[in-house]
Amino acid sequence: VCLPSNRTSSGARRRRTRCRRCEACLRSECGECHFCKDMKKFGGPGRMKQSCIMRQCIAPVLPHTAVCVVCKEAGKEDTLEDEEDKFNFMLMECSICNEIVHPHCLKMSDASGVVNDELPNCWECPKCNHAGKRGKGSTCVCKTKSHEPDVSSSSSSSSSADLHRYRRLKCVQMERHVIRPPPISPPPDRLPLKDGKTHVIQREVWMKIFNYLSHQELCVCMRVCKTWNRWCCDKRLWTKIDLNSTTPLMLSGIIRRQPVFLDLSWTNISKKQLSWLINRLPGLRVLKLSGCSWAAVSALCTSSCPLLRTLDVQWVEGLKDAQMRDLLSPPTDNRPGQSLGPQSSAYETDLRLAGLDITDTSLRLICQQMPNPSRRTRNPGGCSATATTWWTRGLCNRVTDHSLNFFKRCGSICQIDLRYCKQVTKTACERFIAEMSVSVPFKLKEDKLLQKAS
DNA sequence: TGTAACGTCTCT
DNA sequence: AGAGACGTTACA
Ligand SMILES: [Zn+2]
Ligand SMILES: [Zn+2]
Ligand SMILES: [Zn+2]
Ligand SMILES: [Zn+2]
Repeated sequence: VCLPSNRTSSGARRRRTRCRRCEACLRSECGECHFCKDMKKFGGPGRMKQSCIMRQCIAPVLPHTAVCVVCKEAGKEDTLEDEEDKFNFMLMECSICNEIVHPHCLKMSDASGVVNDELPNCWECPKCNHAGKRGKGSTCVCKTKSHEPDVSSSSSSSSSADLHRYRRLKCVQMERHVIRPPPISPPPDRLPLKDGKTHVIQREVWMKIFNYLSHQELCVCMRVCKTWNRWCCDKRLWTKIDLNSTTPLMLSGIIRRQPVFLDLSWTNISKKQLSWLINRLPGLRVLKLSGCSWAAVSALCTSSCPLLRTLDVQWVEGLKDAQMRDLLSPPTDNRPGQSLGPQSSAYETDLRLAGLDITDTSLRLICQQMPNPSRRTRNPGGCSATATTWWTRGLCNRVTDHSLNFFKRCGSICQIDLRYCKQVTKTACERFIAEMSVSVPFKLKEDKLLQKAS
């Protein structure tokens, strides 16, 4: 009997399993939810056999034993550096036909798969996407579900039911991102010339030269030829992206480059554009939104950004205490997910709040949500125990001495910048230092600039 | 092995 | 459509 390798011995499709890293996975069982009450350990009959609702994984992963149906090998993204290579050699499970493949192994250069952002390693494979023959571009998956092609209803059920369950959990209108067909080859090492020969300079040398160019100059180079276009798209050249105005075309350009540092300060970006971006930049660590509208910044209330470490919301018009509460609380629509507050997985956090019309109320909320030191020992990323949380603030006229009381309970805090908070006194800062001296010694680096003394 | 719980089937 | 049941998988 010859079974496809992406099925188990009994022919069932491969199950996903919890990621063990997300906020939900790291929680312990609540003991109170419907499924906990069913568990034998909580005195139930144990018939339902479901995960605690509080622990339902945000991003279930393919099992370690999963392999590509074509080449029978596992995912190889960890061994690759380039973002495109990573994608081509990671395992992708089709939500319609359930096949698990390396996109590279499909070799369908003319068709494109549609990546599903809701689950890791999930897409509609080029075959199924082609068979579906739906219009491309943004489509609400919730709405299109009812007229999905009936590929295999009689033979074997597809995973769109895995997905449906998951969507119920995470029911947010998700746009889908059509990706380019996987490139056939890695970027060429040499520049082909007209006479059939190649240029003497190798790619890595060119890359060193490109490194000296501004982004504007790189854009000019990208128009020179296919090879330069490919080379100039290298993510190493685009780790930091600055924009002073945003257009839809630029947004897709940002996605292709997957920056970790994104500066959208003082731009006219809209809420829709920002959430579109955040949903597609899982690796984003630094996000600068100073001078943007609260309408735009509020996109952060509904999108999670797991690796974000620095958030700059200085001078965001309309960001007051109530808005800060929304920003710090988990998404309101029952979706599991991380808020952008400091309780996210980030262990070094830099939050810039200057110029906001916030009061002590916001600071109390922020301090409440700071990771407390005892919880940090569970850090899944293996981040060292000395990792610190770093706060910078300033120029909030309505913040008073009272806020310093909240900071006393945040053992992980590293720096508090109150220099421009007119209502905060030097005396209060000195009292803060004195009271903290037993547990966490602080010093005054400048007037009203508190810094951990270690 | 044992424990957790995924995916799907059945019943309402 | 939704809830419950359960065989079977994932993983230690
Ligand atoms: Zn529970
Ligand atoms: Zn998880
Ligand atoms: Zn393969
Ligand atoms: Zn498929």
